[in-house]
Amino acid sequence: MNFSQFQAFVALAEMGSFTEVANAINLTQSAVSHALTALESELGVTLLERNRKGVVALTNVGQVIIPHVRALLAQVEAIEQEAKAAQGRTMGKLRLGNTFCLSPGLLASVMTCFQQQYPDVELVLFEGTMNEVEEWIASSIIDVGFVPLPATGIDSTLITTDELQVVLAAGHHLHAQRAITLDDLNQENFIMPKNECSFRLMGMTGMEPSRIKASMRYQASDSATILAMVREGLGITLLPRMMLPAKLDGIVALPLDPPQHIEIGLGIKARAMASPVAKLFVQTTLAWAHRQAGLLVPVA
Amino acid sequence: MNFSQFQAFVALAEMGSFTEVANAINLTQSAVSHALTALESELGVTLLERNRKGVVALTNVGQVIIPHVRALLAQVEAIEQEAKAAQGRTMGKLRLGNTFCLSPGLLASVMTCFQQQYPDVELVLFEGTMNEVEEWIASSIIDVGFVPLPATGIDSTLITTDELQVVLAAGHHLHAQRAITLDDLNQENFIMPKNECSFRLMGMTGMEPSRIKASMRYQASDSATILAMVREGLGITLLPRMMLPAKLDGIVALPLDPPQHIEIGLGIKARAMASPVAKLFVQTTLAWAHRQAGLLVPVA
DNA sequence: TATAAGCCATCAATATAATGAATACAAATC
DNA sequence: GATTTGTATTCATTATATTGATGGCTTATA
Repeated sequence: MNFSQFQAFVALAEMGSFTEVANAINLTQSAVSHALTALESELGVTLLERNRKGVVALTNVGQVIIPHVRALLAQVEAIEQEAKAAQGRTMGKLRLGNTFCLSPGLLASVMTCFQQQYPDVELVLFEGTMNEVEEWIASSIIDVGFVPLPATGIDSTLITTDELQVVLAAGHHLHAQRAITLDDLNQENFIMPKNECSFRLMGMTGMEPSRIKASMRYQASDSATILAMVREGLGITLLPRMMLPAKLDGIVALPLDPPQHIEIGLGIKARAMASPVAKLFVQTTLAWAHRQAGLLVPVA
Repeated sequence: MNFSQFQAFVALAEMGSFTEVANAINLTQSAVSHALTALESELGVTLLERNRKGVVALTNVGQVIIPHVRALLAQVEAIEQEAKAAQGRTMGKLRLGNTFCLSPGLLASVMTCFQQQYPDVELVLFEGTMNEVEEWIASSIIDVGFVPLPATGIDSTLITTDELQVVLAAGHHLHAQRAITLDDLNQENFIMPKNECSFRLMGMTGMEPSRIKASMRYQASDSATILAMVREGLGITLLPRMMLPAKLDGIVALPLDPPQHIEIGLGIKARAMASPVAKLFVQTTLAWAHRQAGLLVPVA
């Protein structure tokens, strides 16, 4: 039982190929094979189902064990980072999760800001749905990630708030209203993102689950596509204000009545046990948010 | 960087002697010395201040790093336990924390019950103040521990509730009252346990901090001593009902007005990442509490 | 079905790291 | 200043991890 064995195990679970993993962690294929065999025989269990072609799947035990292994490796990283930090050097790896539904500009801006301050940190970006990002944090697949609040089972820090907007074509019959009520929405067809954010966003309006399903007319993965469809009058959509372009061309964005606010936070598994770099990222993002407040990000 | 190096580091921090640690983990003194030197040189920092006589103290870096190391080793234990569990074998080590102020009978009873069910689990008991137990859980020094709720920064499970009682001599002028008010208490002198529990318990009555300090007449470390002093009329005390003997000889226990309930929980660092044995302990304790409910433990 | 390519497990050999035994060295104690 | 106690260091040994070569199995392709 040693670190490279654990590292190999996690990498195998992710990549599914011994040869590939071998290249990735600078070992020979033989070494990787040995490593996993040794780990399995020491633990007395099979961790990965495999055939002559590669890794097929995690066994049940493997599934149970892998979060612990990831947590272990995260602590190793934290230890190395603390040691570097004590020498005045801020470096290490940071796995950062983002959700499509959150402002792409927010992420880019924060990342730039962070990288300028800490150029020696290796930022690895993961993208997934809100639920995925939260799960990834809980299972140590990533170190920090943007999540809508409240987040359950992980620590989180409020970064900024946003407001849910109803977006519709400039010529839409509701376009002149000051705000959109639930009754208004119940008459409309929706064009929404392809992931579960849709249900969450639409749920915030107070619409019935059955109505939500029924009124979801189109789903697209890209927000620009969605807005284009809205512009064509194919339906309306719901988006956080930050997701909208600066110039609303052919579309209008209206608040809900009552208005719905979204809290965007930075999630981390356990603040106390986090790596120095992860803590710095939270701090930096928070500072960034404060600088931006009132500028880009209208706080409720 | 390997497990025995980390193990040696933690053991050295706890025991302070290379030779002693060597015996404890079945290595030679030389090996332990090598291990720490190697770890330090790989991390590029000094972890332990030491002289020719032994370990003097943790360095600053050492203090920062050691919680991460403990968390890491806890994950190793969890991995081993999961592997055993997958083979149907429940075994491993469980470090359990208890507080003096909580019923000694509770602990003993739960431990017996647990050991009967899982004889292959090595239970290691740690005793400390409430705050210590909570800190120990947070820094992975122990796996689970009894804590008063609400506990901050750790996961916890409600086990049982208790009621704070005012204990006074049978001949005390308040002995015939049905309940004791804050006004009553403000006239009295107190005999309390020697640890911080005292302040917490007395704080629950609503007394002013200054009044608490002023009225604390004697402090003793043993509850039997405290009760003996109360019996002698040297003062009154506050204790959870469970701490009192079954037969109240020469003393009376009265509720507060308003009554103050104490919630006793089992704390664990992070349920999701806990070892199988730790999870079982929580379950077992909870089941035990349910069986006892209404019998020994009057629930509010 | 033959052939080639890709991939993993195995074996033996080698490199590397962990450990042990002996010893030197420092500090405290008498 | 001798003795005890305990750590660091040196060197030899042992254990472990890693490699390189090989063979077997699978899949793809003709």
